[in-house]
Amino acid sequence: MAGVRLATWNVNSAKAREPRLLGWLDERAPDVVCLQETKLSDEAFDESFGAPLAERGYAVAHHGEGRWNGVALLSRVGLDDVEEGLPGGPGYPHQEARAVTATCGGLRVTSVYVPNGRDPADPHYAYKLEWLAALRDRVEAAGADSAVVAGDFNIAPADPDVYSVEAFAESTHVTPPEREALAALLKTGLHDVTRERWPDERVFTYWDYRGGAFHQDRGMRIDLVLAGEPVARRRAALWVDRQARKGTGPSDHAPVILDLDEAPDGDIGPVVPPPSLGAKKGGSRKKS
DNA sequence: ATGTCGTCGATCCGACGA
Repeated sequence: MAGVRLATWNVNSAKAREPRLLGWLDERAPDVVCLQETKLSDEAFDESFGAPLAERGYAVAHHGEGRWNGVALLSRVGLDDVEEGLPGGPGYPHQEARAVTATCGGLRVTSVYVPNGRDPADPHYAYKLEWLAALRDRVEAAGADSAVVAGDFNIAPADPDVYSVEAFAESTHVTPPEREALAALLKTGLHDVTRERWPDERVFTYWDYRGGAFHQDRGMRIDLVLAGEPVARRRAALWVDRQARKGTGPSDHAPVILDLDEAPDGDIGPVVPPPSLGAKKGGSRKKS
């Protein structure tokens, strides 16, 4: 598979973001996009975006419920074996539209919108932890190697991922159980590619609409791209598209964009190595 | 920055969720 640009973006209503979303796709030209909080039914999403996305070459897997939640995958490198939700996962009380998975360009991609949790004392918080455990089980069962799990995790993995530790005392997003649930997910073999790329930098993906938070960079890093080891090794570039958080009518989240180099052992047919590499050791083709 | 934003119900604002 050739190089792939993968992005994740919580759009906070696809309908409200329609002009910006389409403009952003044209500008950044991602091959695979994980969307969250589309806040549309499948029918409404198709009505608004079916034609413009098809025009741009994207296949679409939307999993929505209407007013709340809603996730989608857009891909122009193939979109197969779609799975909606987390099989056997928890509900609140019904299973919500918070995950959609498909195979795109040899990657098993899941777009996730992890429950917010609201407050550590709220039942929604327990639901959040259960949901994360179900996600972990799902990734483990499917195998992490080709996996990309990207989206709004509603968890800041570590203290540097929030603008102020004090401001989040007693709040969700930073509690040890949430971070442990994320750590358990990573332990299946996933890498936090943003932090690996920017180990010591201040990197946020979400800024509250209130109080000029964006311009003061009072944000959090809660939108994550987690990738299996073989995928993470292909990382060529990774950045937060802060441009998309500026201007009129932005989402409160910025997209995260990951560029992957061509897979070293692609399955796109016979690869004839240049003569200089013809005798490279370990070059035998693995079946897949 | 408890001065925002989006959604919906049944309006021309107030609730709720984030």
